[in-house]
Amino acid sequence: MPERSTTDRLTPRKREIVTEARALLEEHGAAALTMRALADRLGIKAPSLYKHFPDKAALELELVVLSLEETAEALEAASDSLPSLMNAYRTYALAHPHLYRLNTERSLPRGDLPEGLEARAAAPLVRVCGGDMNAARAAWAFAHGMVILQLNGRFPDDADLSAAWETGADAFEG
Amino acid sequence: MPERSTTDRLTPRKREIVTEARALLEEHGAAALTMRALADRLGIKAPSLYKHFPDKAALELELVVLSLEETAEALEAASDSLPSLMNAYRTYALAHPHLYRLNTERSLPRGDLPEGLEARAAAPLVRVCGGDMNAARAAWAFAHGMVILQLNGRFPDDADLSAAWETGADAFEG
DNA sequence: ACCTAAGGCTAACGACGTTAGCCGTCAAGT
DNA sequence: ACTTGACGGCTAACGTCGTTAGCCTTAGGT
Repeated sequence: MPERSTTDRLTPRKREIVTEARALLEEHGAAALTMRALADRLGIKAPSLYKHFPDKAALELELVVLSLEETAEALEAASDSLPSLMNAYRTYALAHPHLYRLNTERSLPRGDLPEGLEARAAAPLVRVCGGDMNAARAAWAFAHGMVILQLNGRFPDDADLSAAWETGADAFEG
Repeated sequence: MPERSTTDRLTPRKREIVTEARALLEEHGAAALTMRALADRLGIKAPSLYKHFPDKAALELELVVLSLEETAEALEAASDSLPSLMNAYRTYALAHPHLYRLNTERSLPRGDLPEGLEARAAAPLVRVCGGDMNAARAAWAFAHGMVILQLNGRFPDDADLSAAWETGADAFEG
């Protein structure tokens, strides 16, 4: 059951704005996500956006919520094994690189997140680790590291990243 | 032997500028690293900086070079074991969070880096992994993930991160 | 004596996030 | 039926950012 809080807590107009913001971000990257560009896409002027969101950060927060929800869904849909979870994480992140980056680069505004969302996104991995938080955090760090280093072009072009993922997944299964 | 290319390839004035840029970055964060603020610190005006660097990116590139060199030194100084390397990596990164972030958030401008620097920074880990590049990349991803997730406040405040580091280091030693 | 290169300067531009203040529309309350 | 107020647009403008154009001074080399 999706339970997409974005659908509940936002007025229809706000949701439209977030939707366009997401499209702009995913299509053209973070630098293109500008109040003016977003307004243009909506056929309005930039200052009008402030009738709906107090500032750009509040808008981005909704994108983070969205990204967290979708990550949670992707992990919940994966089967209950570490490799399967890793694969789901990797797949989602690489399918939405800009959204993923936006989500992970800033620090988490926990106070402004829907109740329980962070825990929900973490749950599948924690469960697979049998409740061992150290193992879960280490595995998460590995997965995030693999994704973000690839997105940031840190690995050589000819690196076999699937093999590296497998090596990591194996290591954490021992 | 350090072999700090920054000392060679930059004129004295450029080195002064990079030094102040680094101080500004490390003391007040990326948002404070402004051409005007940097110029102020040097007692000149912002446009004068362009006599020395074509743009801000070129200046930041020197900071990336510096950070890579120091990382290489830190890793070379560590003893030849995976936990020791991880510890050195973690320690350096957390001691220079803003520099580390600047280094890792953008994509590596390989063409503009001093010859062999990237390989030099990678060498200690590759050696400890017995030349297994998949293991080296997986271990690096884990270490970077741990560092950056902490820097970005993604772990709960009460998380025992040293324990998670140990779990990860153990996993990769198997 | 001259030329050049190095390294400053001021003025200004365009893009950004954001604020102030105005105005039309329309549903609800009296 | 008239008013009110919320909603959601608008223009004009501000301050900050990176950056460019163009001018000036100074030190060295020929």
